[in-house]
Amino acid sequence: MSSVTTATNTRELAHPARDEIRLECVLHALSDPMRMRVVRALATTEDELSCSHFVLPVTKSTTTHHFRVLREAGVIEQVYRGTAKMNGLRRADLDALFPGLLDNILDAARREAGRLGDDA
Amino acid sequence: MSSVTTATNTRELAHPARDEIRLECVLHALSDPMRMRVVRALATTEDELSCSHFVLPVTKSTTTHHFRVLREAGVIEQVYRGTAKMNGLRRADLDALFPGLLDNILDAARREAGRLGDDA
DNA sequence: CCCGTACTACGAGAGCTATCGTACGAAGCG
DNA sequence: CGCTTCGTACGATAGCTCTCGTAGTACGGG
Repeated sequence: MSSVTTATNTRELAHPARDEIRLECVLHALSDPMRMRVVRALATTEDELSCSHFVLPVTKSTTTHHFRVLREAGVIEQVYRGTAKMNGLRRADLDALFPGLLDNILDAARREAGRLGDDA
Repeated sequence: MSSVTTATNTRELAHPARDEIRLECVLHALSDPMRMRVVRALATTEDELSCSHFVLPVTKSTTTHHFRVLREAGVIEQVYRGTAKMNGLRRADLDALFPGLLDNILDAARREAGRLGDDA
């Protein structure tokens, strides 16, 4: 009972607090196709998804970079769970700051994907 | 009645057609503080505003650059009227492609401005 | 026809960004 | 203890972007 902290706390990741999230950073984070893809995938489920769950047409180091941009913008939350790093949308924070914005952007992305004949 | 075209058509500006507008370009265009400022000002009125109406803390050539980014992303429409260049939001096109998105982002920007104690 | 106003074009520089490859650290499994 | 899997750190590079200054074009007024 001294300092164990449940074994999933070993590596901590820096996240912006809710009131440190900036609209411009969020929009910038979502203005990249790879990152939009990640966010759209995260939005389809309640579960957290591991980084390796995503198959992006870039290398792993580039993927790491994109996840960091999303985390530092306040769009996603990341926690280590064993060797995996789980990712989840920060819905509650984003909805509190910008009501409806996330869903609206996701809807816009869905429309555009449909319009351009993309799958997903 | 042959080829006059009403004297305001001399210098034509390239705009993307409605279905050439890309969500990612729109988000990117709005992820810059200067450009967000311009769009927020345009949203407050029905009128078109001249470039010189905006007082931004950058030089005029930089201002020109930002207006071009907004135009090429499909966010604004620009027409020459005499020596002035008038700017208007492409509300109809954006609403058709991404219903509610523009208003939602503008609302988010307003909230953030309030939260951070900005004026406007 | 000259001048002022409004905006542009071009060149340049500083800084960011997306991408990669290689090498490394952390957790779990046998 | 090794091996594997997952993700990171670091360095490098090409390209974009925000910014500026200077020089130039278009339009309208006297």
